Parts: sequence; structure tokens; C-alpha cells
Amino acid sequence: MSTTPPGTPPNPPPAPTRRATITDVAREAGTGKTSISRYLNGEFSALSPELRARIEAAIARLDYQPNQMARGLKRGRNRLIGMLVADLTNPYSVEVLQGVEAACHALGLMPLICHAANEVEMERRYLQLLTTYRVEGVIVNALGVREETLRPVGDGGIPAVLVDRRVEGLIADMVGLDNGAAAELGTRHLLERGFDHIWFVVQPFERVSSRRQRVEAFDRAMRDEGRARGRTLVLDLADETAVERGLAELDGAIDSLDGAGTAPRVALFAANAPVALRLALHLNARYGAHWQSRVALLSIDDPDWAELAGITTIRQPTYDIGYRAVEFLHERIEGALTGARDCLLPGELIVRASTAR
Amino acid sequence: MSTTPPGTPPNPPPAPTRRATITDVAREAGTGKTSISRYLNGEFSALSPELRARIEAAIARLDYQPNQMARGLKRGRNRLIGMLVADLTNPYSVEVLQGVEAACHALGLMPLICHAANEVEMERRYLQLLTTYRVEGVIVNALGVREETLRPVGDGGIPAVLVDRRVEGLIADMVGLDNGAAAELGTRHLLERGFDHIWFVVQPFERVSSRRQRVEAFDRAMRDEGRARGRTLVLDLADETAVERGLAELDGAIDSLDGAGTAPRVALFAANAPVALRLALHLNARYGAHWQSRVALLSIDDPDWAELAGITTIRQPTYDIGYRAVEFLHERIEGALTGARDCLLPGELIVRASTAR
DNA sequence: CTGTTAGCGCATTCAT
DNA sequence: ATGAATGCGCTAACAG
Repeated sequence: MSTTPPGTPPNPPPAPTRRATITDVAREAGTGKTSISRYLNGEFSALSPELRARIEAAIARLDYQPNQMARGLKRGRNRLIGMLVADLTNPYSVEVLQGVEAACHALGLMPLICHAANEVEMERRYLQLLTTYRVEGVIVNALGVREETLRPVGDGGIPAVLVDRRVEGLIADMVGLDNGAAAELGTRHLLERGFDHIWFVVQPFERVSSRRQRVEAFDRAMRDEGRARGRTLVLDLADETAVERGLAELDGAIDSLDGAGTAPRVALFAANAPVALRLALHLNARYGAHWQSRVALLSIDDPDWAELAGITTIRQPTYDIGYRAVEFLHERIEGALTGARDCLLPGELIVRASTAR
Repeated sequence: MSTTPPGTPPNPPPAPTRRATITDVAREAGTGKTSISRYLNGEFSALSPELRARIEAAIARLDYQPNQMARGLKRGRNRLIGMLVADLTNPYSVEVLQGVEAACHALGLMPLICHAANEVEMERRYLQLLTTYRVEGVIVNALGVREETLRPVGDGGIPAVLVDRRVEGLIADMVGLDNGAAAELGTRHLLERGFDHIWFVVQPFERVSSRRQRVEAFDRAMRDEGRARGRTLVLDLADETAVERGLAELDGAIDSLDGAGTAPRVALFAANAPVALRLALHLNARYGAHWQSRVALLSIDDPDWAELAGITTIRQPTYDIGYRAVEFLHERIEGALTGARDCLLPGELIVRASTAR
């Protein structure tokens, strides 16, 4: 590579073929490995300034970097934590990740990010891999897995914190949106704005607890109101045929309520961004760019295109969720013995053209 | 914020249930560690069926999982590779990641995903961390860093493969979009469709080679055509004031060319999705939902909302880029001595309403 | 076929 | 204040 221009003093030491080890440094500094180790761990009180300087110099000269693996092996902690993400394609996940990273940074942890890409088999594989690398804990945004898959996690196993979703049979800390409050918030908003036919659209529950909770809160809010009509549509985004069947049902409802020029009475409440996108695409294709004058769309999650499309959303405190999750996990790693805790954060309603009247 | 690097904090280790070690298994199976090791490595030819069965049973009974860290320490390879992503918020990155993951899976590698979140300091930190964990190689989607930061990488250092962008002064394999061809493809498309005032909008080049290449190809294509007018607008998305200044300039151009009912003559060519989104948001705010009748928008990158907004795009072969990068890296890890290779993949033009006439 | 031995790079007693 | 010795969990010679 030789990026050093000829004639320039070679400030960086020549890349050692074999990385320097603690032994090399000890020899170079004319001392024992113990002192080097002490230096590395900041135990300066046990080092004469003179020795300390020599060590410093030797390290610089050799471009020495302690091997984390070896350190981990020795002390039984490697500062690694696993972050299992169900679907990075969902902006929600990326945002949560930002919080996770920030917290890890602050706590001296290194997140090992694993992406299950919505495949249960991947999830299983990564979880197994994580335990094999002896991560000190895991943050799990689980797919529809049974507790079975998470066996290494939880009691006696690796400390774990759940994000967004519970896992049946697994008792662990969990942090996520207050789904009940959020769904209620959205529903009330739609009712207030005068929509009297509201469809809650959600992916199959499988084992995703948050989805179920959102639907339940929606149902409850609709029941409380009494007059308006609420229905639920389950859309399996992985099955295009099924999706189209569901959408046709929706179309029927919308068409039948066409108020001939009056404000729309039908509102769609998407349980999350992927669903909202699918709905928007369909409505756009069917009714053209003016679909908003026919139906209102509200979604939990606030993807970047929401502003562009002008749909109302309930933004999740994603960053905080991630940050909080790491904090919980850190406490567990440090040995906190509390019972499983829940941290439910509120969502924020962002009203846009879609439901503004 | 404590920036204590992982591995350094001298905290008391917790006391989790101790996982079984190879020694435990050996004892349980009434044999030596060597045989267990052989079993783990699939050297069955050196194990009597009887012993093999006993080992199998012991492993199951103890729920034993070999410690990768220890294995890595011993054999000098830990099957870990680093994947440094500049900005996970960009769908491009997530898609590349999918390819990376698939390839890793296929090659028995474990990707350690690091997200620099557009901060050079983060990038530096993660790179340092990766070498500290002794990853066998890194795939780098670099920010505007100098070769300096990547010193551990490259000749003599950790094998590396660049994605999307070159790093000044660093000679390494690189895989990404054929920027020249892509920008030319887009430009020609716009010209064919009759747009005669084309703005290429791009973020500051900093050290991102792909941005510069795209602009250059655009300029070239415009020069070749001759008649039409091409301009470049640099938009620093991180500086809102500057962004608005730039957008105002754009507005002026659009307004002055208002064809009073005729088809739009102005087209915007966004160098990537983030830029395209910013443009769309602005146009939507300024001209209303009908902005498409005033300006055309074409973008490199094909984010999910492109279909919704109906803008034309040039989709990058993201998955392949990621997959290929891992393959390159794997070859390097296995000792390939070839000179630095380039793999430029073609983009695919997806024509949508925005430029369809 | 199978077990013994000797480290991998480092942190930790325990002496000095 | 400093260093020698021991072992973390595992693999790789090297014997039997």
C-alpha cells in the first residue's frame, strides 16, 4: 500500500506481520507481563512513573492492541452483548438500534447486531451463535418464536431484555411502546375527527404480543364510543394473494361509503409502518394521488415517507426504547436481582393532512 | 458519557451459572479433552463409534456449547468479520447488509455489524474496536475518512473490502454500483423524455468517491448532448440553513420555466435516496401534491416510498453488492494474493409516473 | 484409535 | 513497586 509519501518520515511503525502480544510489549519495555497488564487496566498507582513511561513508549512503538478475546477468556467477561433484530427493514428497528448503540457506548459495551430478517430459523441460529460467543446478555426483538428457542436466555441462562414484544413463557425485562395507550390515542383521534368507519389493519399476530395488544386496545376504544363502526383486517404481508383478498374487502367498504364530495368517513388505522406502506401503495394505485380525499390513514410508527404522504402517525420513542433496553440489560449483567420489569413508553400523535379537517 | 472502551472496566465479574466446559464434558464422558475436541471438529474417523456415542450423550446432558472465544484464541481465527456501515438509516445500507448476511451464512462467517451513524469519530472507534476483537477482515462502507483512520486495514493489516466508496490512499478490493454508467443512464433517460433543464442534486463530496463519480458522469452526459442545460446543486443535508438556500435556488429555476400547462421541462436528478426524500418533501410542501406536474424527479436508489411517490429510480443491486463483498473478503482471508480488484455492478432503471410521458 | 502435553494472550494471586 | 507462576477453554502436536 505504501501510503507514506517517499521522503516523509515514517511516523507509523511498520505493520507487524504478527500482531504484538503482551509478551512482546513486556520484552520491549524490559519488564514483566504483569506490569503491562496493570498498565492496560489503569492500575497506575502500582507503577512507577518511570516504568509507566517505558511501557507507554513500548506500546506505541509496537502499535500494540490488547486482544479482547484473550482478555474475555481470562476474566470471563467480554463486554459483548447481542442485539437480535427481527427486521432491519423496518425503520423502527434501525431507530431503536441508535439508542442501543448510544447506550452501549456510554456503558462500555459492544453490541453484536444480528438480523433475523424475519426468519425464525435465522433467529434460532443467531441466538445459538451469540451464546457460543459468550455474550454477556442479549436484547431481543423477537419474531414469533416460542420460549423454546430462547432457552439459553432467561432464568439461569443469558440475561435478556425484550424489545417491543413479549415471548410466551419467557419472564424477562421488557421495554417498548405502551401499545394500549397508543392504539387508544389513535382511535380517539379518528373518532374525534368524525370518522365513523374505522378499520384496524394489522399483520398476523403469530407470537408478536404488541400486535395483539394494539388490536385489543382498538376494540376497547371502539366499544367505549359505541356509535362508530370498527373492524379489524389481518394482512399477511408475506402472502400477496391473501393481501389482495383483504384489500378488496377494504375497497368494498370504502366504495360503499363514498359520500359524493363530502369528507371521507372511512379511516384506516395501520398497526405499523410496513402495513401503512402497503395500504398507501394500494390506495394510491386504486384511487390515484387523491386517495386521501377518500380515506384517511393513520399509522403507528413514523417512517420518513409519512411526512411526504401526509399521513397522521403515532411516533414511537424508539431511541429511548433502545437506550432503556441496554440500561436494563446492563443492570442485569451487573447482577440486579429484581423481578422482571416493564418499561412502557408513550407514543406521540403527529397529526398531518390525512386526518386534519 | 463514559467512553471507556469495552474490556477495560475493572468491574467485579458476576456469578452466573457456569457453563459446561470441554473438561466437564470429558469427565462426563469418561475420556480426555482431545477426543471431545475431535468430536467437535468432526474428526469422526478418529473416534470409535462407541466413544462418539458417549461424547454425544455427555454433550447433550450438559447442554455443552463450545466457547468460540477460546477456540479463536487457540487457532488464531474466530470467524468474525466486521461490517462497518456509515448510515443504517439509508435503506441502501440495510439492503447491502442482507447480502452480507446471506454470504456470511453460506461461508460460515459471523458478521459484526457496526454502525457509524455518519460520525467519523464513531467510525474510528469501531474500527479500532474491531481490530481489538481480532476480526479476520472488515467490509467498510466508509464515511469521509482519510486512509489514516483505516490504517489497521489494508496491506499488512486486516484484510478489507470497500463498499460503494473508495478511501483515498487505501488500496483494497471494492464493490459497488457502476456510478458512471448509472448516472449516464439516468441522464440519458431524462434527456430522451424531453427535459432540457436538469439539476443534479448531491450531498457534499467530502471523501465519498461515489458522489463525485456520479456528478462527473452526469456532467459528461450533459456535455455530450449539448443542447440541454445541466446544473449541479450540492445540498448538505446536515445543515438546514444551507439546504434551504439551495432549494430556493431550485425554486427560482422551476418557477421561471413554468410552461403554463405544458409538460414540465425541469427534472431533478437526486444522487441518492436521502437527497431525493429531501427534495420530494420540499416540492410537496411548496407546490402541493401536484408537484410532479411541475418537476420530474429521478433518483439513484430505490427506497420503498419511491413507488408511492411515483418517482423514477435507478435501483442498485444492493444484495449482490453485499454478497460479493463478503466473497472478496473471504478470498483475502483465505490468502488470495491478487492485486486490488473492482466489482462494479450495473443499476436498473425503473421508470415511474414522474418521467413517463 | 486415544490420552498427555503444551501453549494461544491475558489477568491474577502470591511472593518478593 | 514489581514479577513469576497459574490457568481461562480450547486445539494441536506428540506419544502410546
